[in-house]
Amino acid sequence: MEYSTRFKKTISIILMDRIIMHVDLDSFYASLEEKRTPGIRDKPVVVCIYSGRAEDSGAVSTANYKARGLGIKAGMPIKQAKRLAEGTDRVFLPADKEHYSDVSDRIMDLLEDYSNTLEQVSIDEAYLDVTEKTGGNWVRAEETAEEIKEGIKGGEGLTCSVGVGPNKFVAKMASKHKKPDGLTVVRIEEVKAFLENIPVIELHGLGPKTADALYELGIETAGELAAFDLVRLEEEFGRNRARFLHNISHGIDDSQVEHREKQQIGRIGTLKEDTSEPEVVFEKIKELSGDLGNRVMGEGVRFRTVSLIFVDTTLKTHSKSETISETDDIEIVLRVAGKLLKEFLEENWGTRLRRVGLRVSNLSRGREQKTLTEF
DNA sequence: CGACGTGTAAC
DNA sequence: CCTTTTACACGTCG
Repeated sequence: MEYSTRFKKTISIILMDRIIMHVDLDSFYASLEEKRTPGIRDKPVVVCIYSGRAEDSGAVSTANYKARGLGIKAGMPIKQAKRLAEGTDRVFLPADKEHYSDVSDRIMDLLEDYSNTLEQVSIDEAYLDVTEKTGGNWVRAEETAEEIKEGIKGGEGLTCSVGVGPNKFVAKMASKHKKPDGLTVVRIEEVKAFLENIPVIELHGLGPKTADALYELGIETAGELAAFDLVRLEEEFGRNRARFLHNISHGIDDSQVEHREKQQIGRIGTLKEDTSEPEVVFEKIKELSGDLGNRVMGEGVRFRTVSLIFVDTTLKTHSKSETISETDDIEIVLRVAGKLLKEFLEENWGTRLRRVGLRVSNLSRGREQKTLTEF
C-alpha cells in the first residue's frame, strides 16, 4: 500500500464516526436489595454505609426511587435520611459490597459480548464502543441497546438506563437523560439541540466549584458555555481546563473507549473517636491493611507507592506517601505506614484525626520484575 | 522528570 | 452532621 494511502487509512480509523453506548444500572445497590428481600419493592429503600462510630452515623450509598421521592440522596448522612423518611414504612440496610460486586461482574461479562471494547467506569457503569458490531448503523445500535436492556432484565432482573451517542460524553449525558429504565439515542446532528439547555452543573465532569466559577461569568447552560469566548475561558481556567469545558459544551469528546487497569487500591475507615494517639491510629491502619492485603492478592498486583490518607476533625484531607522498590508484601506496607504516620503526627502537632486510610499505587501486573543485577 | 501533596469530580 | 473508592490534573520541589 502506498504510504499516503496508509496514512489516510490510519487517520480515518482514528477519526471515523463512532457509536458509543453508556450503560448505567438503575439505583444498583437498592435494586439488588429489593430482589433479595421481596416485599420491600414499593417501600423507600436506603442502602447505607455505617461508619460504626455511633448509632446511625454514616452516609447513604444508594436510595431507590421511592426514597428519592422523599428527598433522600446518595451521600447524605443517615440521620438526615431517617428524618426525611419519618413516619413512612421505610427500609434502611447496610451495603453488601461483595454481593453487588459479584452481580456486577456477571453483568459486565454480558456486556462484553456486545462490543469490542468495554470500559467499566464503576461497579454499575460501563461504556461500550459498538461501532464495529453495528456496522456504524444507528438503528442497529438502538436495537443493540434494547437487546442489552432485555438481557440484563432477563438475566438479573434489573433495569438500566442506556445512552447512545457519537462519543463517551454524549453517551453519558444521554443515559442520564431518562432514568430509570431509559433509552436515549443522540445522533451527531442532534447533539447541539440535546445539550443546549442543560444547566452546566449537570454536565459530566463539571462539579460545583467549576459551576460556581461559571455562574460568576454569567454562564448557566451548556449553550451559553458553548458561545462563550474561548480566550476568556482560558484566562479564567487555564488552557487545559478551558479546552475541556469548551469541548464538552459542544459535545466534543475524542477520548477512546478502552479497558482500564486499576491504578491504585485503597481502604479508608472512620476511627471510633477523634484522636491523635499514634497507637490508636496504627491499630486502625493494621485493620485496614488486612483488607487491603486481600484485595492486592486478589488483583494479583505488585506496587511501588504506599500512601496514608488522613481526614482531620475539620474534614480536611491530608496525605503522605513514599515510593519504595516494587513489592507485594503487606508487611512492608505496614512498616512504611508506621513511618509515614510518625512523620505526619510530628509535622502536624495536635491535629486530631477522624478518619484514616491506606493506599497502594504505582501498580504493576504479571511477572515479578527482574532486578538490574539479574539482568 | 519522578516523587509528593492537594484539589476536583464521580460513584 | 459529614462514607468509600478511584481517577486525574496541577503545582512544587529536587
